[in-house]
Amino acid sequence: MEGYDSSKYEKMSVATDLLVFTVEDDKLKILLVERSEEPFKNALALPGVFVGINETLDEAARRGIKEETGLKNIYFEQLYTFGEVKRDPRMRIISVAYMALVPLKKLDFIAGERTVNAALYDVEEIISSKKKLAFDHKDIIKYARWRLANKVEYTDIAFHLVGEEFTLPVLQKVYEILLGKSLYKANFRKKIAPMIEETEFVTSGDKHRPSRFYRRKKEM
Amino acid sequence: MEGYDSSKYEKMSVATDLLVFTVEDDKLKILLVERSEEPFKNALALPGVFVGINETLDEAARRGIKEETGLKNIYFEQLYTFGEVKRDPRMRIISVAYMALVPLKKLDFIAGERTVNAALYDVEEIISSKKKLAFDHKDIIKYARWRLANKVEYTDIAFHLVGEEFTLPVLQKVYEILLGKSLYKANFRKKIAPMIEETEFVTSGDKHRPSRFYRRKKEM
DNA sequence: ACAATAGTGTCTGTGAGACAGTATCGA
DNA sequence: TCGATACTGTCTCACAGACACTATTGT
Repeated sequence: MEGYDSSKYEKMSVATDLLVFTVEDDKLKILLVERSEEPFKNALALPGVFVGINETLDEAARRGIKEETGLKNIYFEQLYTFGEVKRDPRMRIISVAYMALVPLKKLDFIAGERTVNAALYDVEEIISSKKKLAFDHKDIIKYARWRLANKVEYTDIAFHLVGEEFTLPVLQKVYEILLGKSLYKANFRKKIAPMIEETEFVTSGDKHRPSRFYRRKKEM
Repeated sequence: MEGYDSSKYEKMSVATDLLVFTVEDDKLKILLVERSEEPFKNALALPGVFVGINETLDEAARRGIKEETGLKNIYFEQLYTFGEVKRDPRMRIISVAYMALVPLKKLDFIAGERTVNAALYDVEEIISSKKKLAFDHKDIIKYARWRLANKVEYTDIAFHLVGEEFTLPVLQKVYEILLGKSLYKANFRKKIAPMIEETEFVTSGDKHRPSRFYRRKKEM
């Protein structure tokens, strides 16, 4: 900042765009809204909020997630900041993208109480479809999709897409969806064994062997 | 953005803070400037520039790097965006941090022509020292340091800290500095063998066996 | 010959990949 | 008993870690 008079540089709007991911019907889904106004009227868009002058970026993201999903304590992280000049044809907006991961159960729980036009869309379909999304939102989704596939390999993010207690077949499916390939049961279980602990519960009602529920082991 | 009137949200200044890293004297160094004005007068700070209204974030970062180092074509990537409300006591500034990696040779080359108060500082010393840096810049450096250590394990960033042609002992040293631990020669060489190709040149003048120069293999 | 650093061969343990097998439910 | 899915044992192979060895320069 040395040598610059900040007043010579115009200020700009800063927003957070929110990428709320979940898994539904064995597919990775993302929460999108249909725009009711120009520009990009009727196109699908990421939900987003402007950052208040007395609000941190994380706070804005948390507020936006709360407004869109009703949920307060879900996992989210900053993804990337997009600053193309003409992202928004109306004016200069810097967009700090945040990625949130939430188990479907939690979204269902509140879905009934809300009357927004937000809905879940298949991420692969959105990405490969020719249909245009608002602004640069398709690029943002592509980038997030790529990051998810990467991070699942060396972090625990996948756990945020299942509930507190989960069976291993379900968790494996989440890994497979994020990675985009199928895994061998035995190997998968060996790999995550150190990260989980048994519960006393098992599934029931299925016409096959029950599956045990596990939970994440608290790290020491 | 649905349902929000952007005019209700105040605009803010957006800046890029630049973390220019290099390796000197077998230590990881970063380019810092001494502030000549309040706030934080005389404290060390990251160089930075405000983002122009018709300038993308990447362009602003590139411009800042050019201004500080004179260099145009060096590797850089967006690191993270910091948006605490009181980062800057004067006003609200969103800072998009960029990380640049440059071989010392290139910095030396232009150092003479310039008369800025920028200089290289030992990163570990800055991090562990009690001395305060301007704004939240120490936190930013800590985060970048952590990311570097991570990324060196699964990407090629280390190559950006050596020149076009380099010997393996030198490259290994860079890896060791970034990782913060020493490596076994033989293992290191096996690991990077697929990424490099021999040149016809070797070192000379040292009172021991010469070392061959390599260059990065162009990927197929 | 010696000091010093460059560079290699090879043993071992760990962990991912692949596959075949066993276990337990409902019907 | 059978269909279906849950779960396990074990072989193989690639690769990282560890270490000992050989190679080539200047003095």
